[in-house]
Amino acid sequence: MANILLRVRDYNLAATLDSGQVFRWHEQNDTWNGVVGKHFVRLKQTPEGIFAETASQVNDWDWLREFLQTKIELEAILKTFPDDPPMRDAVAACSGLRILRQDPWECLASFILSSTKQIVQIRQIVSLLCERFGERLAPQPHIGSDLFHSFPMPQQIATASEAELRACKMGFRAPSLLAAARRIADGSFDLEAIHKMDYPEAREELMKLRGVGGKIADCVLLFGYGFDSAFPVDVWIERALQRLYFPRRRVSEKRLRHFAATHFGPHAGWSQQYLFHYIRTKLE
DNA sequence: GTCCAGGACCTAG
DNA sequence: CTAGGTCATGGA
Repeated sequence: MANILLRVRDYNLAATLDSGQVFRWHEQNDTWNGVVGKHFVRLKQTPEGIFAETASQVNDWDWLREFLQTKIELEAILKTFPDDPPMRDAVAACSGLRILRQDPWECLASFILSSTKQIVQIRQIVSLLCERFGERLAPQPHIGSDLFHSFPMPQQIATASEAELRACKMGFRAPSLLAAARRIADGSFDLEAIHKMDYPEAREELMKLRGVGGKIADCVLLFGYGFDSAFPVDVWIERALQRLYFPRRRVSEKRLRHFAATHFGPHAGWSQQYLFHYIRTKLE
């Protein structure tokens, strides 16, 4: 058992963990339960910051600071957002929303499974995947069984059959996940190398994987590698941009992506996350 | 029963 | 370059 108080301000833990970046966090009595690496973690927002507890002994908490990105100064990022009505509304509605820094493989695998799935269903698929292929962690009473397991490594998925993966309800995404896991496990695809590339090259590289197009590549680059300029355009964002910025005329997806790349600045990915969470929770 | 979901990919025009 | 069909599964 170990615990720590991470002193941060302008950090909305609930919005951050529930904004479609991660799929394994569950809220229970204002406490968020999840798994980071091989650590089961409980997080609670307090006036002083974020209080964290783990089941196992912990001496160095850098892995958690890294995941939560507690050293980021949010104000400096918000200042780079365009000053227009939709952006002002989104920031006001989701104050304290952050971008996390996930393990690249977990992020890649999760978003390969995300295509044309609702977030609740992505959670379900990822939960089954972890339960059946992840490493068993120390038992935690009162917690859903999926949180007894770490996210499976590429090697653990690479040895599975397509049928076993389909049994996790991932449908046509199974061959893509299997192919990615095998290429990473056998070394023919290097997730570490992405760190050293610039954004266009990194995006192109990820898109070489089957089942990874521009949108999924952008999610992985933003949530897993910290490429802040990556701007994932899914059906929600596409509709939102169309409606909030071009209400009169219909704009092609191509031009919409060009607009996003030029209008939102160096931290476009953050502004995208504010818009995404805003339209999914506050609008409608 | 119908529509749609944090898409990608392939084909035809 | 754009439009349309296909893939699997389940929530709304």
